[in-house]
Amino acid sequence: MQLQRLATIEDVAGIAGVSIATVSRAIHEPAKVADATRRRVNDAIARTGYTTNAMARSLRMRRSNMILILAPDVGDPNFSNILVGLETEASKRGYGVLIGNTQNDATRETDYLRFISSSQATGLILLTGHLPFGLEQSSPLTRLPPMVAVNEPVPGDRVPFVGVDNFEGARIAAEHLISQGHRRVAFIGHSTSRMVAELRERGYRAALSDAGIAIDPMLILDGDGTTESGRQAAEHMFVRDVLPTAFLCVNDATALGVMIALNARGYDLPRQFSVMGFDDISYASFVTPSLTTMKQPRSKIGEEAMNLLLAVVEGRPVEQKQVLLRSELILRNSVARLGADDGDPSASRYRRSG
Amino acid sequence: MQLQRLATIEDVAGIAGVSIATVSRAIHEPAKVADATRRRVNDAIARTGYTTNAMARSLRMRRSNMILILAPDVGDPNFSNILVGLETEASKRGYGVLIGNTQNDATRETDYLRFISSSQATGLILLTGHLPFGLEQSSPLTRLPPMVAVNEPVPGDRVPFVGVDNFEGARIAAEHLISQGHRRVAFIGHSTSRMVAELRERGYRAALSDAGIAIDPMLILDGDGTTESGRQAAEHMFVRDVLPTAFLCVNDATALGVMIALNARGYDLPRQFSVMGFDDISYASFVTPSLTTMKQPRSKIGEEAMNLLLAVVEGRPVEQKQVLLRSELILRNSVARLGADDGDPSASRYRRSG
DNA sequence: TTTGTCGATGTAAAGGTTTTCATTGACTAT
DNA sequence: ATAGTCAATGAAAACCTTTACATCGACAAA
Repeated sequence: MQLQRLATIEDVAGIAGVSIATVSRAIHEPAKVADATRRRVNDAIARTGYTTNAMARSLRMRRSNMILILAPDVGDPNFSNILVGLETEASKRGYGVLIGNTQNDATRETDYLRFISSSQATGLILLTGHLPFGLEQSSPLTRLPPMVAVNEPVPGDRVPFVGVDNFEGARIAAEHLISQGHRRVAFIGHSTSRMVAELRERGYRAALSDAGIAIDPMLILDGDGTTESGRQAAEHMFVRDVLPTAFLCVNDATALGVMIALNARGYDLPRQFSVMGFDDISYASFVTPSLTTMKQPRSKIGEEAMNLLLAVVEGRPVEQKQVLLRSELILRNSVARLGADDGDPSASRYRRSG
Repeated sequence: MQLQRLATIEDVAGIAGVSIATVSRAIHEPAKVADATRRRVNDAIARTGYTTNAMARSLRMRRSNMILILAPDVGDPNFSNILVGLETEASKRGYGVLIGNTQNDATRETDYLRFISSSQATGLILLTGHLPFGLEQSSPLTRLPPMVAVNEPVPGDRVPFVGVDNFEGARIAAEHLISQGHRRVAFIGHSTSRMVAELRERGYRAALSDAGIAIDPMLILDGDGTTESGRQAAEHMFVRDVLPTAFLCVNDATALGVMIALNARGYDLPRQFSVMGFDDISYASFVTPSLTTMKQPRSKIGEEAMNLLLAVVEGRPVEQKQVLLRSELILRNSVARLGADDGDPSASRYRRSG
């Protein structure tokens, strides 16, 4: 069940009439071999269809060209675009990406570390927000394998981080709502996710404070980042009957839930309530009304992260241990100026946007 | 820039007081080594934290435990769930998955084949619908590496296939529309994708024929599978003024476009037009009205495909060269009985469904 | 001529496994 | 007692590279 035996460096050397050392050099350090010889070697390589055996190479060099990506949920639509960036950059530099779906399961995480410890993979991209189990208890002294955290930072300062500036993004979002005349702005948060949600909430608070608006604790609710929790949070507000004029949600999924709740109660959006999300997930533009949100440069995040990791892997000097990218305000139709009533709202619903 | 030297099999052998051969056997064929010895070896392994070096192992065995997945667009939301299935099954069997984003670029495809030819990867999952460039011109005689096509079959019968039964799925979809009283059912197809769209169109035709409904060529339009093309196709129908009562779309993205067009024209869905998609992409349930569609068992597809591939890779006998899974009819709110008018449609819009 | 330098190449070790084949010793059947 | 079988183990080859070190020859300087 295997292909015909592949040509080895020895076959090439035989045909070219040189030693295997020369072949290896002709490939990796062409300058060190005479022109004529190099030509003979190249011919031989072409004739045999030789490819260097990566296993042998990695074994000898004690380093593979493979990067392991650990993500809690590979099916998450947020993940796939980051993956594109990671893959693109890795491939460009001759590395392959190995993906590990951990489902936040400690066993699976430990399990995947074998790729690192067996030197099958050289570096690690973490989308988990924590050190993988099995490294977690390692003393602060132990040397960690090269790794970079993406999206969610790893507590402590041992792991370089690439992600979006959540504080700034949320502040911009909240400022946008305020600029549209809203002063009673609710925030639907995400208690289970540590850092990200917290930073976004802080951004929200900062914007309000800067605008001289007092924070109303009744307008701050926690969800768990899902659409359903967004729906519930909105319902909760109606039950308590403390209402905002705009909802800023910790992410688009939550915002979607809020919109569903508002729609179900028969409100006309965005005329009666404005809603903002964060992330710009793929269907943010397809819901009705289409969702105004902060766009994460996902592909870019992936590229930057892989860049940083490869620098560490290859021992190049790395300038900064933390890269914060800016998120972009995407204006769609779920936010309206407070009190404004622009004639025929239904006609504007499907107006296209970036 | 590397971890402290890892324990080798020799270290273990030394501590356990046996030869390296015995250690290897204790690990892979425990039955072949005496109980007492095995215990000593296991202790030594535990003490040293030994992990077998995958590079050395693969080199010796001439076979790695890595599967290469070639996909034209890793960012495609359809892909991510298949990936989950592929990864889960692979990981369960001790294999790793390597992902390659080809963007339908011949160079990138060829490039990725180096993982196969350098024996860094043992098998190939193709989501491309064709043999990767570089194998494409290989004569029918050349032995191909172990591979399985997913979602879209590879022309010819050289590559085993795992996917959904598109013909049957589309037939069920069309039958559903017919069962709701629709007799003028449009089909918005997808000319650029060969097999998949064609099979779905055939299923549509079969259902109509079986119901004794003549096929009206004016009701069959081609798109390119995108939301925008769905919108255009629907517009096109209004321009020609040959209207169906229901739209069956080759996929959900197209269906979404159709719904956008109909909404923009001010029609009330599903009262005035019914729309069906195919795939059940993640936001099918979030649009208004939520989309009735055929659900692809994506994760299951991934698992089956990986299963089949690993069988081939490991030389186990493989029963069938083609696995067709059934898609499932998901009833939501974009289809209504023809002529029916059920009181308060807005209230039912957000009724949950499977 | 002698010595030294330098560029081009070859030899051989090392990297860590798995596996074939040989060896050993215990035990069984004759 | 002898031959034969069998289970447990070890020695060494093979997998395919990269690279430190050695060699060789040409040429320059003395």
